[in-house]
Formats: sequence, structure tokens, C-alpha cells
Amino acid sequence: MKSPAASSSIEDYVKVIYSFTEWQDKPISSTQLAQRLGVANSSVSEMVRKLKDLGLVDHKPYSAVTLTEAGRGLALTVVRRHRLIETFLVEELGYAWDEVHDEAELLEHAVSETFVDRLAAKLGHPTRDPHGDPIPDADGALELPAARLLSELDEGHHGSITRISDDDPELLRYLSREGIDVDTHVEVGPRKPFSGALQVLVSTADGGAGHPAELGEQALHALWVADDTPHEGCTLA
Amino acid sequence: MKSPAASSSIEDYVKVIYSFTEWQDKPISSTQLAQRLGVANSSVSEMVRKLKDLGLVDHKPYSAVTLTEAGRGLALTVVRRHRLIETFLVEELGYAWDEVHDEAELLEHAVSETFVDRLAAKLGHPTRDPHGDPIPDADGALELPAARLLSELDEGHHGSITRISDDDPELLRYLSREGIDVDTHVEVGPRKPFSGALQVLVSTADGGAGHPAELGEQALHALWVADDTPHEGCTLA
DNA sequence: CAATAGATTTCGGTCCACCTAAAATAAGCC
DNA sequence: GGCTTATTTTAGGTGGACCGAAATCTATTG
Repeated sequence: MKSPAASSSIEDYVKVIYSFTEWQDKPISSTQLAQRLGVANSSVSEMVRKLKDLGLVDHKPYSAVTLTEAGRGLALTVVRRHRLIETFLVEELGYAWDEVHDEAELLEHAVSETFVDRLAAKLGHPTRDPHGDPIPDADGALELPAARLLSELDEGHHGSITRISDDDPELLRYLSREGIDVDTHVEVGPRKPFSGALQVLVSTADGGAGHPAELGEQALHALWVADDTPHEGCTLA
Repeated sequence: MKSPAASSSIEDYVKVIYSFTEWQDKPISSTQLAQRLGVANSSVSEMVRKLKDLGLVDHKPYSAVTLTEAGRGLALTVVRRHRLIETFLVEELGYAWDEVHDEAELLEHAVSETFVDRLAAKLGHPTRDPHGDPIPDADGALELPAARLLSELDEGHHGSITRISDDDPELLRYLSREGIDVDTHVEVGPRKPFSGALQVLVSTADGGAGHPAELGEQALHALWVADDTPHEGCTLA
């Protein structure tokens, strides 16, 4: 049940490969992998060969990389560790949203399975981390909420934020200042003529009249909105 | 104030060098260092040269290794991390005494200064870890309790256990079964004729009549007793 | 005081993950 | 179909930390 123990590089590779397809289907290319890991393309080539030898990925030369079942299993344990640690940092140690990612990145390679299980128990077996990402359970099962990228929604749609990509701490701080958090309710407004920025109506927690926020491309691709209301529901009532 | 960030090997080396002299004065030799780190002597030689170049140790060829001020400073931060993590594992995650050492060993190299500070705050800035070892504060100051090795005490002495070496989990489990913990009060009894084992009277927590335990060489060198009562105190009262 | 046993260091050599530069391949375009 | 461009792989090389074997030093001790 337990493989020989992957190096932390190996864990990072499968984690990134997994994450890339968590919210969309296209598999990751070498170059994208290299960018996300911050290493040279050549390093990825070598490492992918090793991962293939280990049976963690499928790969034909010059094409995209996908996880095998074993690879996906490993990735899920890494992701579970990462997200539980993030949750712990926010809930127990008072970290802010935008501070947790890097810390978790390091810790996730240093904790034992026992640690993770006990941490999960202490936190009450949470199913989402502070950014709304689902936390796989100990068996690797996870529930992906149905959600769409904010950038794909048309004017008039509304729903609550389900997930916020934690790639860029700077963006997280901006969103924080605009009052946008996981579970915040938003309504999509009009596109600004040339800037491409989108107006969004952000509801206050108490249900009062929302205030507007302007979101650029970067933000639109980092926010996911739950598919709760195809609008009819409201119109009919 | 912060050096470039030592590798985890470097941290391990200075930690072991420091620990060796924490409760006695003789400096550590290459071979002892190699044994405690589980590496070959030749590896130690090389690494000590590097540590010397980094200004962390003093070392003349063919003699013992000692820490410089900088080295001691680094060692203290590592020891602080280690002991705070052990405390956390026991108090917050329900680890047993004998389980924490290895886990802390890994984690201590993966946590940031911020993490350590927040953890310390959450735990209420403890000054001793679960084995009774002193936890240095953020500035590297620590209070070493006056204590003597149980093996050095004569029959009739008594006092409370201040520190229990956590080198051997097996021993920790034995002591646990015998009801010996940090702060347990003990009285030194007679040596058993040939076995060399020592009889010790272990007080129960509520002050009731103690029960005897037999401790061999290994245990006698792992237990430290506070210097609280040179016996007169009691006789005079 | 010379011989030797034990500790320590030096000397090649390994493995891992990374790099740059150069070569090979795939894909788009005229 | 052939050319160019962009992606991907190979080749050769680095630094960190480790190893075993061989050389060297220290310290004893006869």
C-alpha cells in the first residue's frame, strides 16, 4: 500500500501535473510543467522519464504528460497534505489567506501519514481548504463542486465563489480588500468597454446591497463560481 | 540577522554538536558525530570542513569539533524548532511521548521562522518540551535546570525527574509503564548486588506511598534529577 | 623510542536534481 | 511539399551530500 517513499521533487511533479487538470481537462505539456515548477525544460524531460520508469505517468515523446492511476494516487496524497496544512495554518495558527501557500509547500514534504491523519481529525475532517479547494480524504476520494470560471459567465449570472486559485498572493490580497472570499455571493455585471475588466456586484455578508468591484483578466481566471442558479430559479419565484 | 539559510544537513550537524555538550562539557569527536548522524566518518570530515568555512565550527585537524558563536546560534534555533514541534505534537495532536522524536526531526527543517513564532505563541511560550529539555526562546536564551544524572546519585537522595533523554523510544515506553515521567518524584534505593541495576522508589502523583522500579545502566544515564533536596531540608523539619 | 592500534582525513566515485547549449522533432504556413 | 518556428529531447556538466578504501596522523605502550 505504501510505495518506497517518493522524493520531494517527485511529489512536486505529480502534484503539479494533477493540479493542472483538476479544473479542466487538457493535459499539461513539458513547458508548462517546467514553468510551474520553476525549472528548465530539460530538467522536466529527464524527470518525466524517471516518473515514467516509476510508473507514475504516461508519456510519449513530444506529447503531453498524464498521470497513471498510481501517479494520481500519489498526487492526491500530496494534495491532501498540502490542503490540510493550509487549513491548519489558517485556523490554528492565525495565518492569513495569502501567507499559507509557500509554508504549506515546504511542510507537505516533511509530514508523515500519521501526522496528516491526526491533523485531519483535529480539524474535524474538513473537505475544503481556505481557498475552496477540495481536500481528498485518506482514500483519495474527493468531491469537486460543480463550478465555472468567472471569466466564462455572462452578464446577469450570479452565484457564490467556490474557489480562488492561490497561485498569486498579491491577487489574494487584492480580493481580500474588495471583500471577496470563498462563499461570497457575486453578480456578474457589464464588461468595461476597452479595458476588458468586468464589473462584479459583491454582496455583503448580511445580504445588504452589494458594492461593485472591478476584476481584470487575471482575477477572472482565478475565481470559480458555483453553478447554483441558472437564473430561471429566481425569475420563476 | 538571518544567514543565507543552512541546508538541512548543516542544521543536523550543528544540532548534534550542540546537543552533545548540552548536559556535559566534553566536545564531540568526528566518530561520535558520525555515529549520531548515521553517516560515514569520511562524510563528517568533509562536512566539518564546510562548516568551518561557513564559520559555524572551530576545528583543528585530528581533534574535536566545537561550535563558534554563530554555530551555537544556529543550533539553538534548530533545537528550538525541534522542541516546540515535539511539544505541539504531544499537546495538540495527541502524540505519545515516544512517537514525537522522528516526526520532529523531519519537520524541524521545513518550518519558517514565522511558523515557529506563531506555534510558540499558540502553545503559550513553553520553556520545556515533553522530555523536559529546555526550549530556547526566540533570542536563543535558555534556562538549563540544575540537575544531575541519576547514575551519579547515592542511595537516599531524592528529587524530581527533570529530563529524560529521548534517544531511545523503547526506553521511553518502559519508563512510561513504570510510571516515570517528567516531574515524577523519585528516591534512590540500593544497588542490586550483581546486576548493577538500581532500585528507585517512584512516588505516585497524589503523594501516596511510592512503588519500586528497577533501572539498568541505560536508564540511569537517561534520567536527570533536579538538585532540589540535599536531604537536610527534610530531616530538620 | 619505535611499533602499532585507533581515530581522522584524503581520494576517487555515486546518486539526485538541476543547468546550458545543441540537436531532433512537430506543427503551422505559404 | 518544403521552411520556419516553437517545443521537446539529448548531451555534457555542476553542486551537494553521501560512500568505501587507502593514506595519515595521534597516542599508547611495551
